[in-house]
Amino acid sequence: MRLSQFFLPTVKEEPADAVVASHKLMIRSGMIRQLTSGVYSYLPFGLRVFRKIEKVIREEMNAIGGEEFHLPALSPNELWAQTGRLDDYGDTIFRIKNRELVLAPTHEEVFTSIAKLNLISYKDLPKIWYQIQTKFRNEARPRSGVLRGRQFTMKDAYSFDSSWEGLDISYDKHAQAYRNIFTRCGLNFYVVTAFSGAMGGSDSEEFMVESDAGEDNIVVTENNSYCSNIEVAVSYAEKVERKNSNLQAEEFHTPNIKTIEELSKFVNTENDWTRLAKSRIFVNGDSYVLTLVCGDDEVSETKLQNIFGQNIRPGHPEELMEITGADAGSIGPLKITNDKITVVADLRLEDADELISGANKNDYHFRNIDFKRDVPSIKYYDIRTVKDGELTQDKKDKIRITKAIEVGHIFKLGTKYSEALGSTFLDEQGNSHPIIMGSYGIGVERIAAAHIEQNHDKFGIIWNGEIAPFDVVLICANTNNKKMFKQATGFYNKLKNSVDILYDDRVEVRAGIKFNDADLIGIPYQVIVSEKNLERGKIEVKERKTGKRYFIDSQNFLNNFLALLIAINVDKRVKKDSTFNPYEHNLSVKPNLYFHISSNHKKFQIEKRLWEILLGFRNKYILAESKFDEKNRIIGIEVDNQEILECKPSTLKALYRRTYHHDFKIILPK
RNA sequence: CGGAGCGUAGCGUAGCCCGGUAUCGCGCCAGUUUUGGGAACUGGAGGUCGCAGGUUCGAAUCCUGCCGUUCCGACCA
Repeated sequence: MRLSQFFLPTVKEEPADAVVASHKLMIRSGMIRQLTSGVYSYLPFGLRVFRKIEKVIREEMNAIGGEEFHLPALSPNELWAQTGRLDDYGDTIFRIKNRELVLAPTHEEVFTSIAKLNLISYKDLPKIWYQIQTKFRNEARPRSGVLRGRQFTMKDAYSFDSSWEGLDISYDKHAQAYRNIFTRCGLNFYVVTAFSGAMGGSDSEEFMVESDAGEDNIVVTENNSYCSNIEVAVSYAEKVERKNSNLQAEEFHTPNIKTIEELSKFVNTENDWTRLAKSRIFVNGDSYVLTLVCGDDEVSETKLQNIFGQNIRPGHPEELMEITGADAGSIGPLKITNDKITVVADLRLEDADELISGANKNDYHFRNIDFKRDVPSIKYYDIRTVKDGELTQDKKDKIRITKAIEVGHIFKLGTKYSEALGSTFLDEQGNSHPIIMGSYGIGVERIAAAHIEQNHDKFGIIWNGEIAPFDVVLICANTNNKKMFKQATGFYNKLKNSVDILYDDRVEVRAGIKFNDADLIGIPYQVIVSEKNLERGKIEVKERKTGKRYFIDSQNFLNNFLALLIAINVDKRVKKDSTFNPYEHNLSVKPNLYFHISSNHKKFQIEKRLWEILLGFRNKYILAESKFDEKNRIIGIEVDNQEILECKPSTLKALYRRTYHHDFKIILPK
């Protein structure tokens, strides 16, 4: 692509409305422009990135047997009423004013309605159906550019199975496909267990990219032994010790004491708040739930939803007096007169005694509360939110809480939608059952935004993985120099057959602007043709990520350059149908991933672990070779001549398959 | 939906408190000189100051309403 004919409106100054780095850089690099709040126009440069992401998604979805659809964004209100989601979604769903239609925020209903008519026998199952399509959600507060928009592109997939075991298989396929997708997109991500109650499902995992721009909080450990959304995370938390002193509970005056901190000072327990049982009132339809957690803990509303259902909500301050007889700060588990209140406490407080809590009378508390003795009807659940630095449940690792961007989410839905819409199949005995479903989503623009959040510097974006809009930008420093212009144009005409290349042939644009634009738009490799280089018979190649410059002889530049690309980046950037054959060249630079694989093993299955480890090395210069035992079976892989990663043959085979999928070329031993 | 801010040329802004027909930078157009890290000089184009109403001899500026937009919170497969 010639830049002189490519619409790339870069901007030098920071846009005033943008706060997060990805939003600023998407505007500055000419990827997007805002049309109205939460709605963005995609310009050619941005569209290239989104299309590349979609390509990766399509390949991985097709690889697990997915079939691509394209469903309407408009759908009838009635369909949504059948599953109850017209009301559940509330204001988040866009409604058409002059027809009984909505703009779909997701497509469980529409896909299921197709399944209902066509997937009618166990022989029709299983199926994986997906689409990449525009979704509409009337977000109350769009923010951070495309990270939370009212219109966005989503890959949504749905699995249809005849058994729960089948659902597990479909789900696991997606779990692996998603790992492949985000890895190929150049993201560092966590796979966390997630809340699934709202979708009516059981298992659920989210794919999270760590970033300060994220809206979720996740809990991870150093070695990824435990990864969870904070909404459902658990940790090791010491129980409050039972003292068995059998002191009588007694009311005492606590004038103007509203918070745990004030209470701790008042009763001289400033260093230990654990026996100050903190009460909160939640409204659950017609009834109420009084929760108790240690004073230094917070109750998790998501955990309450898991226990009591999705509609539970915190009581409004003005409701509390009517429900309990006291305002916030004086509520407690004793002397409850309202029989609609259920009392629950966190597991840390199980059978605890000598507790202090509110008296359900303003400015009064009780001390020496013994849950076992005084609140016999109390129920215990895990309802606390974990805290940074706590130990995991097995006490082996320390947890860290960090912000993250949700780029993907996979669900085991079960039969909620198939039952609601009557989508059933006949089994081998002729009995009818609802189809068992899964639902799997990926945010396309979010991948790009998350990638930029993780890969940028003060000069601009640094694309890596397979989503770079171009592989190479060729810069002709000065088009007024006819000889130079001619040479650069010649390189362009030949290179465009082998790599995705953007040719900065703009006339009357100074070199400095071209260099700065190239850094801003973040294309991985810059090829610079200039007078300075021409005099020395060299062409300059700059690696955007490292700033490292290579100087290549101009006589045999094309082949040498492609060889360099292969050497510094594995050959995935060189197109498969390129006329250039990398193996005819002696590479003078050590490759960063180069390994031998035995071809003896025919059967293999994917094992993710080694792949993840190897990908951790992908930006380093490493040499990896497989190790064999005495029977010439692969037992491991050696990296940089020192680190041996043990693995099974099947793992290496999987690696082979994955690299094949990546357009890497495995070099087989001769 | 609660709280706060902003709306002036394509972009970024000054002016507003204290009323007198709009500042500066970038960009854009023409010309000359430059040409490896966002050039210099000269000349030029471009603005119903978000919209509507009000106060006033006079409103970007003061008042009222509305709209848009951003941030914090609430909310959120």
